[in-house]
Amino acid sequence: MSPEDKGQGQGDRRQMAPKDISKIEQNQGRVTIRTVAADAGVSVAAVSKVMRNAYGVSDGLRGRVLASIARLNYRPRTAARGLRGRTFTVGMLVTNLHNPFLPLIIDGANSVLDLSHYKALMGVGQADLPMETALIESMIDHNMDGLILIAPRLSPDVVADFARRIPIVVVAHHTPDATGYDTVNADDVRGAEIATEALIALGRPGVVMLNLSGYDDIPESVQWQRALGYRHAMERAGLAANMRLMATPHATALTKPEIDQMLAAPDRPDAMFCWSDLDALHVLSAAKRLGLRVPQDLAVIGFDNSSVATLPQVDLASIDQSGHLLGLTATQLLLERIEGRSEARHILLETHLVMRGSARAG
Amino acid sequence: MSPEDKGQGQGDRRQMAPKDISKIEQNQGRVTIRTVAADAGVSVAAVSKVMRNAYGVSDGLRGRVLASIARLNYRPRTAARGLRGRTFTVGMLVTNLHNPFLPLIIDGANSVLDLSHYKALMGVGQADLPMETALIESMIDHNMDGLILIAPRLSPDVVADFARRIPIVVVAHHTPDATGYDTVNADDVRGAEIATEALIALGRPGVVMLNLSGYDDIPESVQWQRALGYRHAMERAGLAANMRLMATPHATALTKPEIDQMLAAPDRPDAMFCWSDLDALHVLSAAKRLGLRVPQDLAVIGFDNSSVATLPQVDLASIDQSGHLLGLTATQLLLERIEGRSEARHILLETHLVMRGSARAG
DNA sequence: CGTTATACGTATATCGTTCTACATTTCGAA
DNA sequence: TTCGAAATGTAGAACGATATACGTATAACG
Repeated sequence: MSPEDKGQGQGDRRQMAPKDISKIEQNQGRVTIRTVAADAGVSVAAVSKVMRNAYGVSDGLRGRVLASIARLNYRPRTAARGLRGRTFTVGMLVTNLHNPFLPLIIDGANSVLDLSHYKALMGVGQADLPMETALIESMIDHNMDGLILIAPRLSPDVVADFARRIPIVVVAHHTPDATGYDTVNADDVRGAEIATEALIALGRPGVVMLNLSGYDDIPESVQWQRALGYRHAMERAGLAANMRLMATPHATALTKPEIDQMLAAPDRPDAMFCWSDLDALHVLSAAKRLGLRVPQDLAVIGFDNSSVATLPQVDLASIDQSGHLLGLTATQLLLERIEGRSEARHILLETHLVMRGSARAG
Repeated sequence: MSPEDKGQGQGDRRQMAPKDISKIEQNQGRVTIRTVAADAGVSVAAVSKVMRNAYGVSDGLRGRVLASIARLNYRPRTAARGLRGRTFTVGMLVTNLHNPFLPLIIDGANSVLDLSHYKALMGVGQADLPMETALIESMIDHNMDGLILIAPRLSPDVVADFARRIPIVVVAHHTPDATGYDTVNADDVRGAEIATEALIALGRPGVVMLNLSGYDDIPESVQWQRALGYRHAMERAGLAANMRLMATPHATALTKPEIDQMLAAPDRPDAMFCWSDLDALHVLSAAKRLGLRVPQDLAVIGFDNSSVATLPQVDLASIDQSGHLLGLTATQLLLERIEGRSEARHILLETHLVMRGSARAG
């Protein structure tokens, strides 16, 4: 009963109507490239050439085609386009949107894309690895021209794997030796050093670092890098014995009993360096609850210099990094890569301390 | 550009080689539907049927095809798919990402999509009308199956226009009479009433509303609706004469001299209702700068009940609306619409006050 | 003035799917 | 048996663009 051994069923020669006209009629209304071609009295290929501004188009022809395009309000369908050529779309994968720092990166990226004819479409990975993978696959299936990954959970080799299929630039992912894709990062190590040094300079030998858990054991993660900077600074100051790292899951979780507990203990820290402003906020809250004065009893420095840090109620010293610049740079790199560059580039941007009340001397 | 990867001079033999094999060879490695078909020993159509789980597939065939799909790790290309059928992708257009409320909507949407085989891709409109339009066009060109627009600047008739081309659900856009698309909104009028009433009940006859400028004169906007609620409440309390609306552009702008000025004036308000928590934050900052006690000298209520409002340093009373629910509902509606529903539905979700220190009695 | 090179246009194969219109088999009932 | 309906599978035309290969005017050159 094997059905496969029977020869071709031999479809009868069903011949179609002359296709030139019928094609245009049948999809009622929708303007396609052949509608334009018919309207301008030229070939489909000619219209395509104009669209891509390819070689071999006279001014006259271009003019007529552009006129028809404008008159008919023609827009090429990205889906069809992607089947053979570019889609002029780049995908951005972002882990989550709740950290106010990420939108800055996105704005930076858009500021570059706005000047090009590319558009960005974003996916939210929810800090979930399978979801991240699925989204990247989906973006590839959409035939996007390139991808910007922002702080992905993906391991470097998985990224490298994807990078063989599509141009990729990664932001907030420290893999300075990767050859298949580009990276753009703030100098997280140096930033953490600066913060820690500043706290030590305040005469606080008991600086504790509050880090993000769950990904802090991966060297390429931002968290790991910041912890590294903290360690460096402590060691250089001869305070290696005092090093103490505390890691908690995302700070948006409402209550932080561990923080309270730590700050209420007899060996409580006299200063804290927090991996993000959001977490620093929770530390400040806990301090307030426990009656600790900031900065006298507890000095605090955060990271990102986000807008909450600048509020008078908060007045949080913080390490500044430019999200806008990160996004902008990443996008420029991606466009270069789409244009054909293949050597990897890895860019490190400076960070610096913005001093505020939470860590002021005196 | 790299001419070697698919150029292959042999491409243009006018009559082509037996296509079965050659087709599979030429696109280096990439697994397509015909790779699967060949591997499973069935027709391309059969594989397609299995993918779409269409009618007319035996268990045996389905099994073989699924096995091949798994073995080859086949994924249908969305771009090609979109040319004829669904892309299983919905587009989300969001004005900007800086308001911490919007991510909640997005999460809500994703929570529904995660259960389906749809994926969301987002565009950021930057609160810019031409950009919004361009993004929607782009999403249509990507053959997306439907669109969720979050607080678009677009006028209702433009939205209606787009809705003729693609299923649309709009969030935070009050057009209860629209017939071509669905809307999901928080009850902004009632929310504003509740806030204003609460402030009045505190014995503050001089409640001023701080609104977002630039779009507040459009009835379908959230801002207009909230202003309406404020007016209602003031009028009902017989305080029509005291009504005073102040409108400023986005609160993320750092300094707010107008706010300082208003709070320093002899006829300063004794209570303020702010259209968003972010703006309320700036009011609280100004109050602190000016030495006004909150809530004794100035009571404040915000809108959104965002996470900043809950911080002890801030302790801001706020009108709660569930962003998650908004996003979730919108997505459900969109999926229904994609499945064929054509009557419009317009949903209004409840809001309520979360009382905190900034507006506590006593 | 013939030859070429070049600029300009066109015809059409192709990208990877979907889906309609068959072709073939199976099966139960007459 | 015989026959039709139901079930299963296949062929191949779309979908709407890109891009290659190839004509054909036109300009340039000797």
